[in-house]
Amino acid sequence: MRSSDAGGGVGGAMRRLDRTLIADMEVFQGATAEMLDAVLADARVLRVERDMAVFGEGGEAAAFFLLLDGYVRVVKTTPAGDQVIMRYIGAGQLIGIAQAIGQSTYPASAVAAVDCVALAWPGSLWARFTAQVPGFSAATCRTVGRRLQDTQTQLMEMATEQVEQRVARALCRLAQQSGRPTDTGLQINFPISRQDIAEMTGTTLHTVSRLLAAWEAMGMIAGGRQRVTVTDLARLQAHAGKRVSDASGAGV
Amino acid sequence: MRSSDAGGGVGGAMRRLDRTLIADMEVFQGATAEMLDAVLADARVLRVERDMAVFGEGGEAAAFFLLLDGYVRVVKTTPAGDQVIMRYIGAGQLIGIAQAIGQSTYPASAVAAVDCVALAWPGSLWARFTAQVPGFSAATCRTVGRRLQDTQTQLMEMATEQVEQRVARALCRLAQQSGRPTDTGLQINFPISRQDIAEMTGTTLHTVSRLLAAWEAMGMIAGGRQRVTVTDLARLQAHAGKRVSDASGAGV
DNA sequence: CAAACTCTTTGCGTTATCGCAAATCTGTCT
DNA sequence: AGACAGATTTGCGATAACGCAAAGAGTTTG
Repeated sequence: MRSSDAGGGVGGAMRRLDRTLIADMEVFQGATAEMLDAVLADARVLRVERDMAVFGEGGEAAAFFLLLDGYVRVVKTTPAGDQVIMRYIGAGQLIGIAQAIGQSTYPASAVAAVDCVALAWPGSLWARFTAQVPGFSAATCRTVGRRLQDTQTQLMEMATEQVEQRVARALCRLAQQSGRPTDTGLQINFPISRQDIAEMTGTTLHTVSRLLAAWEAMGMIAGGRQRVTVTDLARLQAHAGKRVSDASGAGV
Repeated sequence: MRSSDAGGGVGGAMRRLDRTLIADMEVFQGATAEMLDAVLADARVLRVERDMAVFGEGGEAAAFFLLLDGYVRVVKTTPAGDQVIMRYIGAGQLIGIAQAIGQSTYPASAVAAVDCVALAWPGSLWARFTAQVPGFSAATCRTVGRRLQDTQTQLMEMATEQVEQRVARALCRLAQQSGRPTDTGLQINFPISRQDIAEMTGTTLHTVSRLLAAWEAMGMIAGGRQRVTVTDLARLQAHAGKRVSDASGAGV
């Protein structure tokens, strides 16, 4: 069980932050230059080391964050102690937005998959942003909505597909969303263990290991310690789609 | 495969709608009496028969709805044709709010579990509501956020729990959320088949049938054709929590 | 009121996947 | 460099759950 304290990072530099850090973000499209500066003036720079928590499930939602660099995994833990990785989030996204959904505690933990840099705002400022920045609320609503859709899709797959398909699909998604092109294929841009993949797909590291080994033998992926490179995305996607009994579904 | 056409219902009465229909809703808390009347003036009353779709997955999001009476199930269909029930929604909730999340098509279908009554607004009005009704956007964001949290919890359970626990938990939720108290216990307030329960929990109707039969023999539930009454909620909850190997989890 | 459906129950063989155990491999720290 | 800790691989027995099949109940329809 990987662990850490929440809010581990240390406050950052006093140097004035550059407006362009946030000017392109969907949620700040309605903001004037002055607003952006005001927003940044209230932000604190947070550095979070790999495997440290940005915030912890159940903890009081004292702040919300914008991930500037790195990747975090969003994790929930069952009463029995099993961890489930809900998603990976990359730079440019808001995280810990419990306030947006009217929650006073974080519904999940966020753990740095690599060393990360984030901006942090006190949760009390959420109301101000919502009131003062035109479109802020609507834009975060869209963000939450996208995550809802993703989660619903995952739930559907978890409910109907077999482990092999789920794992193949997870790798395809990771490769497409956060794959760094190399000469051999798309390499997932952060360290990810077999255990992590298992916790994403609702299976065990043993089963994941066996599947990856088989796929590596077939030349579809290249594995390493906490590394996965997808070398034949098309073929892997085919595995994600196949049913044991086959037969293609009817379109609607 | 249960089926139907989308938008089956027929336009409703011309009688002026009562403001109290929507005055208590969270999303309209910021609206004045005049706004409420204007909102209602644009609404169309829709009656949807049992097993008819309010809207269909993938269809153009031409309208959004407020369920006034009844229950709908929100369903997604896999490419292979398997249906998954994401949730049941009861009266007083908005459905089909694809606009809220910036989608032009519905990401899931909504099917009436019983005869339903709903208000329908053209999707184009979403922008107006957002702009004119204070707090509308923030409130819908909270609604979407709650659904996200529910879905994440379901995903976590689907990933880690066994079928028995998932089914027990689903029944507990349904009984608590939409249970009508009877002299024998909490009866789920709409017809629900073994197949439906299977589609909620990612299993087969056979397995559900076996489980319900066992629980009925133990006096925890009473079943019938498309009916389930939870007669011993506490004991059923215990089943939802138990691990085969047992051992209680550690707190955080 | 009986036919026709649909839903539910139940038996049984099959299998995907887990769970444990032990060996091997690969970075990291002293 | 050497040792250690964590990550991965792999074998094998156990089993939860599926899938098929067929029978039994409860509604709806003509």
